[in-house]
Amino acid sequence: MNYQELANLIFPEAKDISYYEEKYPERNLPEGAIVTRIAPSPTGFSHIGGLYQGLIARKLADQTKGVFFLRIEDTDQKREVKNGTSEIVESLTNFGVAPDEGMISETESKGEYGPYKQSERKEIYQAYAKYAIAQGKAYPCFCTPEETEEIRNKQEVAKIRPGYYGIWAKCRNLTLEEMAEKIKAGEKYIIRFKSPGREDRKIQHKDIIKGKVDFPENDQDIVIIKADGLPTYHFAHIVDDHLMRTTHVIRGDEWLSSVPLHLQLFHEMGFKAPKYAHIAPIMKNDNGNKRKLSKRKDPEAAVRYYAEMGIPPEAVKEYLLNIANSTFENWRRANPDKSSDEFELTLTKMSVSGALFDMVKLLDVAKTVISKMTAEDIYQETVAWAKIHDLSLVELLADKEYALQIFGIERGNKKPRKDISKWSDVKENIDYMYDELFEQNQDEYPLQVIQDPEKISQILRLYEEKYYDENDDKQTWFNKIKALAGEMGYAEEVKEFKANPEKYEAHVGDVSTVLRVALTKRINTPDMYEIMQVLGKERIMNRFKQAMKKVSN
RNA sequence: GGCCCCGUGGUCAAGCGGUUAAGACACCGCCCUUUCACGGCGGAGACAUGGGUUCGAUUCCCGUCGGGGUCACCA
Repeated sequence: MNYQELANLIFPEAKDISYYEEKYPERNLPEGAIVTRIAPSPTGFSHIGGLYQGLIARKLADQTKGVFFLRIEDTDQKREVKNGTSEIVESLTNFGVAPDEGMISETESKGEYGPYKQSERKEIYQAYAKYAIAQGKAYPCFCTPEETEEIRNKQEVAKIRPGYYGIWAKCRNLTLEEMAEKIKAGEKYIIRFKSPGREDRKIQHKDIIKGKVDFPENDQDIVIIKADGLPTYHFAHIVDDHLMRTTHVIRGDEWLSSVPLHLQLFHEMGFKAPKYAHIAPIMKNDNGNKRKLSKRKDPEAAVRYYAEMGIPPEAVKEYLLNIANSTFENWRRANPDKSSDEFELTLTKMSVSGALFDMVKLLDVAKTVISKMTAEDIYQETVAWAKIHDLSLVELLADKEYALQIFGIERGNKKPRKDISKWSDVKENIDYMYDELFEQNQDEYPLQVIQDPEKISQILRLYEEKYYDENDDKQTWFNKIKALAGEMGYAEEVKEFKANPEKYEAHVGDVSTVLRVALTKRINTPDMYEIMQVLGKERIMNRFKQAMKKVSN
């Protein structure tokens, strides 16, 4: 019995690896092109961290005319979820970071380096495992989970490093004959990689983001093929990224400590190792402690959440870019009208430690993004959001022309309003522009400086009878409010009022407030002239009448 | 616990031997002929800590403390 015979006994059907080596040749790409990927598990939950990674990978591929692909890592059948792949594909697509190749739906893929779902690559992994066995670099291990558990316990009691290595790697020293015998006797087994590493030796890894990192060599005989015949992450990683000709592996830094193992695997299998970039996770402050954004505890960890809140994907993208490279902010200021796609991301400038997620900042970015949109865009996006999340808002916006007028208030000029940060804000932002909602509003009028019902009624009456003319331009309109203030005995100029506070009861601003409150039941609104233009004479008169009635009793 | 990484204002962060230690968000004040928002101007606020090295350390080295990651037939 020799290694080759043992390999044949274990994987009689497996092809020779030369078959795959030829089938998946080196890619023909320009010099410096980055081939990278995102390789999530289809758990049915798209995590913002995954999107973050995808965004970075997408950009690097774009910047170098390379390739970005999506591979589904579904080797853990226990964790699989029905439409897990679709969820991932959709979230990537929605944020404009769709892959060039790989899975494009639950079952379909495109590209020449597939299958892109690990569960469909079983025979490939087995071919490579067979190769490793034939080379004497891997072996069947007959230890049961209970036995390895027991080994670990012993090690723990003895306070030594846990794991399957050195003298603890029992099956490593079985003779070929013993192995063959056990297999023929039907004993269950898994395949382990025979580590040539020594714990007392160091390796140096140069990570693109983390920089130089020293580790002890890996000396663990890790499992490469599990009892179900599927590979572990580690083995799948090296086989896939070798065959898919990945040049750069961008992944979460929870993998950093596996680098010695992965490098060893690449080397022992005779593959060229890719470059690694380990990115820090997005964190959250939890009672003074930092922790990764959690699927269970943090709604904002879900990519879905942003769509539900109506935060534009572009805003999320910009915020993420901000975390990735803080220079993005400067770039954005210098290039306010360019697409974020034009921003050059620099991997080496990424932070080595995790940033705390800042919703306030995200919303600020969103405000700016939305402020640059046209009224038409805002209308479309709001309706699209409302169709899924708020049907009453869809109805409200049915009169498109009117809605566009509302969204057009103080928009399109050099300093557009920044009052909407998400589509879920819109309704409460504009409700007073609609009679149905305005009349439903049971709140008291929030009276300010001028509270006397007599005075208020007087102001409103004077205004509608003597001053208001819907054809006035803004300057005339305002001059009239001043004149009204004067007629009431108030200061026509705020400065004048401030200079002689004892001389006046109120000023023109207070008169404006009376009008504003009567019109909207609010003390803060966008430009009142524009609001009145949109509201139109009839609504304005109605609201004044209502106010006079309400205020005086 | 072993191993690895990290530690600049509340947050994200420039700076990497000599700087008045940038900028953004948030906060405060003032201004912008009415409010809010926008914008402008200004303000408060930081190099975890103790030792070295050095003429000089936020920048380099060591310790301490603090934070994070990892030690599966999960990824």
